[in-house]
Amino acid sequence: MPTDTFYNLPNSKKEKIIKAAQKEFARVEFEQTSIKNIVEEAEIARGSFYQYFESKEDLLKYILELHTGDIENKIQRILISNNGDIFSLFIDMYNSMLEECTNESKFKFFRRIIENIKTSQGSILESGKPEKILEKNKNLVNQTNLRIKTEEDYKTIIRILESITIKAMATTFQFKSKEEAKKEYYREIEFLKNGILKNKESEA
Amino acid sequence: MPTDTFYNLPNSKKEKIIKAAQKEFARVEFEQTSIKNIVEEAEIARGSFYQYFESKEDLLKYILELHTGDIENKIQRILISNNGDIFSLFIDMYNSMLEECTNESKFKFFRRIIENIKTSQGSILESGKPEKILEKNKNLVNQTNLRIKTEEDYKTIIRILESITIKAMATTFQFKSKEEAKKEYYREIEFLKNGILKNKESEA
DNA sequence: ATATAATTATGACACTGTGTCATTTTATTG
DNA sequence: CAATAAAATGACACAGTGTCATAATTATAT
Repeated sequence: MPTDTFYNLPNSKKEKIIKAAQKEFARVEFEQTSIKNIVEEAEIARGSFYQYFESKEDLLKYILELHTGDIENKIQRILISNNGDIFSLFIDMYNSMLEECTNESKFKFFRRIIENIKTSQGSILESGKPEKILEKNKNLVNQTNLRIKTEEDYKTIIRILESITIKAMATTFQFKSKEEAKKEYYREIEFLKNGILKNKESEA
Repeated sequence: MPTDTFYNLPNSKKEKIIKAAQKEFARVEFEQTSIKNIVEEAEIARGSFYQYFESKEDLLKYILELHTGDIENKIQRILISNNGDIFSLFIDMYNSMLEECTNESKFKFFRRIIENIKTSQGSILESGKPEKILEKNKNLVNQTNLRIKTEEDYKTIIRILESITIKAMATTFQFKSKEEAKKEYYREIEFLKNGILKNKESEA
């Protein structure tokens, strides 16, 4: 969260800072970015930065929120329009991430952010994790056609979908074409839906 | 790869350096570790470090190899003993990772490493990725009971299993008990085997 | 044994980036 | 137009980096 001082800044100055930061965050992974580069690019004094933001993390969080908006709200809307289909939800999220990358610089920025999400998801985005949001909004999800037997199964399903989707987002940036990447993701979702093993029911 | 100079060092000195490095790598995530701390703990001169290793990355790679050994070989052995069952393979890998954490310091070290694997898997471990090894050793995998239709399906299955397993390893460290974590992982594998949707075959 | 060469060890050095803070500049208000 | 509050500034002390000339050690040849 930036300080009031930052919010009070004239828009042009705010935008200049945001643009400089995005450029820096797109350049290298988070740990390698430097505040020095940001303040130089934005043409503000070093001390001013600390008057606007607590830290580099603070700034990144702010910029991410600028892009993602209210994720919970978005998820709710998608779920309602999809009749609670959880697979469509994740596919929609995946696609809307791709659509966010409208120009070269946004593409680079998102690429850097998503590729560097840690397996453990410790830090940033924590509160906006699909897992937590979907736990809260369980009632919006149509569970009748899901293989849910125990209390824990719902959570497990969300975790699987989340892992695969985030991973797919990251690898999308490495594919030659977006189309190929999409196909791969859809293939993965199909396996999740129907299972990797043949003859599922005949075992029973 | 350390230099010959390093390999020629008396074992006690080598061990002291490795121990110091492990401690530092366990302390904070890779980007935050400092060579300064390592050389101080190991009681060697700063310059000496650079005579032994090219960089911090170099050192970490070396230490990881010390722990993991030849992964390809391991995978081959497991596959043969499991009659090519790909699910058992991943479960075995998961469990053997857990078993590696015999004491507190190893636990901390592994935790740090695994939690900080990037979604995109860019850097370290690249060559030892299960995906690549299993592509090479396709013939050892029993594919008869897998729902493989097209050429790409095999790769997709491996990717899914790999994502879920790595993610499970990472979250294992956050669970209260190892037993609970294992149960969650097994539940995930069951979903992958049989699918999240009910009535798979009846659709056809 | 000892001169010579090769290997290994050392820490001072120049550099880059960090967060702070006393001071200056600009804006607001009575 | 003071007086006061808010915002901007960059010098400063720190911490860590990789290098390199020099010193210490070890190996080799005579």
